[in-house]
Amino acid sequence: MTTIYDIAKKTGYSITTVSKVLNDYPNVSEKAKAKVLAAVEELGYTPNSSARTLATNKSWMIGVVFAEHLGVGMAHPFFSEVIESFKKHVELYNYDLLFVSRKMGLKEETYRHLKHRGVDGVVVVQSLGDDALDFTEFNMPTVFIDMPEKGAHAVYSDNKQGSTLAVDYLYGLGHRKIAHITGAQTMYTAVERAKGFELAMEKHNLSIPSKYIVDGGYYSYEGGREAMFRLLSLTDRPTAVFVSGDEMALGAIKVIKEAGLRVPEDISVIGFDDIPLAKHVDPPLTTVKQDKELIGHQSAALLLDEINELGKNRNGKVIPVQLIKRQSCMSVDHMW
Amino acid sequence: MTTIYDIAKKTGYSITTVSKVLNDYPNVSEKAKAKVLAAVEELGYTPNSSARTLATNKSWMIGVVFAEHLGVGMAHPFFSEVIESFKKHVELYNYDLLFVSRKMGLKEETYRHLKHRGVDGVVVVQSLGDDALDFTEFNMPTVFIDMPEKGAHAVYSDNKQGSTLAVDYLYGLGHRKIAHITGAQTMYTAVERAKGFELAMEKHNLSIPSKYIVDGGYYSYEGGREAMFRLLSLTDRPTAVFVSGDEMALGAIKVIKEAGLRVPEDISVIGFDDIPLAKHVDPPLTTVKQDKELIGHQSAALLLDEINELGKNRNGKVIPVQLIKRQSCMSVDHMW
DNA sequence: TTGTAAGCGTTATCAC
DNA sequence: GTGATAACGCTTACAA
Repeated sequence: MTTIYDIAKKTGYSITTVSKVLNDYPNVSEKAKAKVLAAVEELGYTPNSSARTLATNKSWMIGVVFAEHLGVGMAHPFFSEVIESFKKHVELYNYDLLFVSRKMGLKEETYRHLKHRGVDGVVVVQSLGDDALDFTEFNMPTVFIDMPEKGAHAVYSDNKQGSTLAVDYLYGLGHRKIAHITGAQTMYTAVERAKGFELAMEKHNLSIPSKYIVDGGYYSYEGGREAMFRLLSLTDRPTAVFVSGDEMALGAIKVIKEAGLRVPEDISVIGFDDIPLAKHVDPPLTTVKQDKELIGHQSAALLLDEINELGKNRNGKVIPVQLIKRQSCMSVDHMW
Repeated sequence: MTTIYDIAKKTGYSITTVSKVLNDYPNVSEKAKAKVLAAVEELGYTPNSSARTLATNKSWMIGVVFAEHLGVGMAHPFFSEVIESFKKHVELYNYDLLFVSRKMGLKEETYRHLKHRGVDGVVVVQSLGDDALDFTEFNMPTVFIDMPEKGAHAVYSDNKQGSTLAVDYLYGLGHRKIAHITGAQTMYTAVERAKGFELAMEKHNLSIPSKYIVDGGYYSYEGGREAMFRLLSLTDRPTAVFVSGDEMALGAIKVIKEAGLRVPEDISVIGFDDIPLAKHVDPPLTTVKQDKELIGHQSAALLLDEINELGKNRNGKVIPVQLIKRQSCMSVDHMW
């Protein structure tokens, strides 16, 4: 490996001068600069980031902690889009992303590992708060995506508003018997969406039979199937279902079809996320769209500010959602 | 930050002994071991990986270079699954994944950056060979996914065989007018699948009108739409279409439907990849499944061997594919 | 404008 | 079993 010593020897300058050239310091002659740069090129010199990190205490890496409970890791259709957007943004500032091993299940172990790696900041992408560990004592710039965390930046969608949008829309279509397939209530997003659902229903003076709220688990296709199955078994079936996640919604639609019913003619379905498939399925899924692009971008901006100590107040940042009307909902007048 | 010096001071031992304990070296007394470990716990000591890397010349990081030409980065439905599988495997051996910035478009710049980071190995996830740079001179353990590269390990599906499976199946269903929507011929996979298609057609003594082969570009939904559109405008339309990628296939199906035709009653469609949506669309897509799990696993194993200098011959490793029969294909007898 | 030398936190060599 | 000490490749006071 070639080092600054090699460059120094080759050019006749000291390593200090070489280093200064490499780091664009002011007081170096043009001549020195030229010679050094030429030597760098000729010898194919590449600075060693470990050495640099050791000396400067700055790694130019951002640690990424990914959701585990969903099992798919970075193949997750929503999170992968968010993190891609995040990556695009931090790349502009020369940061690389370090996806750390999570075989250590414990949060604390993960922190230790991130400290070990000397990352400049951390982005936590998960909707689940495993255990309550106060982040203020983990003294490291951190941003949470998809859930708020005490003492840290966080960026997430306006989940409650999303539910409101969904319910209002269904109400406007004349639906009164509206059910809700929730996500597991251990997840912040799922809780918020459920709350929003109840609030919106209340607003319209609509009662919610307890059987109309059913837990679909961790946003999975299978969970949606099971939940919808239960809903269909009810004697007084809902005419519309607001599902807390798109994949669950697809599972629900599948079950409805299997039961010989149609979407939206017999039952209207509305999802949450707007994953890429949503527009391609049949019928195209009406859903509450989360702005993955913006979530990624905002969380990156927040984290970079924090790293550069420009961080202001560490609050949750709420990203607006939007109702995407496609073909999985229908006015009650036209049903049956 | 607490260092081994702090541990040394606290325990009364030298940093050498501390280091030995930390690295499980043989010649240390049980007593020393216990004291050191206790101090580590008490002080919340975390080793500094940069220092360690500097001293050992081993970073325990694997660099990840991701496809760019598709625009979606790690949100890619196929690649994200492969890399997740890869990650799961290398995690077992304590490696973290470093996703490097690719704003430097040039391959050479990327290499430099990876060298700079001191990664122990590199996995390149892309189906496109940007430019011809010989990897043998980039002296670093590397594995390519989805395309072969001279002088490096590579893991990819048996693309030709996939085409054969598809054509044979369609032939068996009685189809004789079979078209092929290819991927851009700059991609290895696309070329192989196209070759396989031609070979298989030849085998059955089926002629391929030149208009029956149309380029759908980089496997995108839109590309599939456009390609299918051209196919539909033909006076002598095909009864079946083998599409080189699932997303393209979905686009193609969409266009078919928009033209007032049905899949599979009017036209049979078969895709390639088996992305998660494939089973959820309508009709569920018959497709050639790539074993993402195995591709990720194999490439990880190959790379780790190379890193540990157990690397044997650096050849391409071909992963078997499988035809997944769903509902987008139909026997010609039942058509119309 | 340039150079000397200390320091970053480890591991590794070698003597005790 | 244990401990000095050099080395890894770089940045950065401080001097010159």
